Amino acid sequence: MCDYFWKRLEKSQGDLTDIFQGSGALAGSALAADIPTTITDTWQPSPDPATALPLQNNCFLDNFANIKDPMLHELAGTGFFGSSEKTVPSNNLSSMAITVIRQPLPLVGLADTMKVGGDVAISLPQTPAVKRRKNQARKVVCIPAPAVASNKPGGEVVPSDLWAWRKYGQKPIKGSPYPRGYYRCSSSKGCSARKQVERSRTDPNMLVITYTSDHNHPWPTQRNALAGSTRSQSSKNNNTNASSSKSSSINQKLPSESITIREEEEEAKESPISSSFSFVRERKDLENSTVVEHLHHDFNQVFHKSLKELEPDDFFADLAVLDADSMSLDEEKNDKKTMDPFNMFGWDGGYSFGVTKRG
DNA sequence: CGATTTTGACCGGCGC
DNA sequence: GCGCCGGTCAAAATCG
Repeated sequence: MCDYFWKRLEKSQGDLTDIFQGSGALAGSALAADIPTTITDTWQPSPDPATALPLQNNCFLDNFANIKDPMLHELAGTGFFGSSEKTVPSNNLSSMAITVIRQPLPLVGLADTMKVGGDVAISLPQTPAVKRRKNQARKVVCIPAPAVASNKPGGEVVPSDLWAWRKYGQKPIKGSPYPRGYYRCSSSKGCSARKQVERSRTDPNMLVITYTSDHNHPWPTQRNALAGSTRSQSSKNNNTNASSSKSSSINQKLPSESITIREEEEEAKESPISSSFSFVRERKDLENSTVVEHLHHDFNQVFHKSLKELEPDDFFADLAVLDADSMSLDEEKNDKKTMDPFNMFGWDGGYSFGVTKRG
């Protein structure tokens, strides 16, 4: 029954498999900063239980199999995209908004962005219209940006993934008010994996992470995984944030506006889980192009929970609980944070991007 | 002291 | 060929 989903995608863009492999058709990564401006096809499973799709969980997983980034695999492996064997109740998936967005891109023409759960977008190169700068495969992931960075021009708070990244450069990008940071994998010497992190020029709330090359080594161990991607944020914010000695995290509350929007959107959903996944709000801006607003609180929750190695069966159920927690008072959050050993990883319920130096 | 970030310089691809 | 621009290098600074 996943076929329904993929057929819908194929209908609008052709061979999905090739696209998902990130065949390197993207030209300059600057294009990745362009948040989609035209939505040509939006798909949401029917909210009607009678017609809801009994999707196989591995439907998602299989099609993300070629995306090796830990951020995505972490999600997949813990149930964000569905576990490999279990079946997610249809009412859960029925709330996942999956949006295929066709975005005009310089040099390469069109590319598609697939939004999963409303919070993660993967740019899908579509047509290698023009020669690209380098024959490098690129995978572009759009994630909600921590709000802290928006108040900190010139500095980005980069969500840490399971790899250890070392920043080796930063450049201002023409046409974008936000600089692009260049990171290479520091987990292993000789690893050619790189990523570029920049804030979307059209939607500052989104971070565009472009992965280039693959890691030539297995995932870091749990210990290594705790080695954060960047240090600057932690060290600089250590001065103003009370934090522990070995690790620090920038804990930021959700913008109240996000919560407001969330509540507005929630009334259209049947379950708390629904609200966890489908907060993509679309609006028309002045130029009549569509801007997708992402509410990212739950995305972080997903990551946070995934790190707790949830049983796939419990994943969504637990998310529902978290969702309720997220609506609770901040004091409760703080207490929970204090108790949570994974807080050091930085994926707490709020915006919390812990950075830990390897030792 | 080692790891990491910062930042200006350098290099190469690309368009004109 | 020239200049722009993105990506990388590398030395200095910073941090734990």
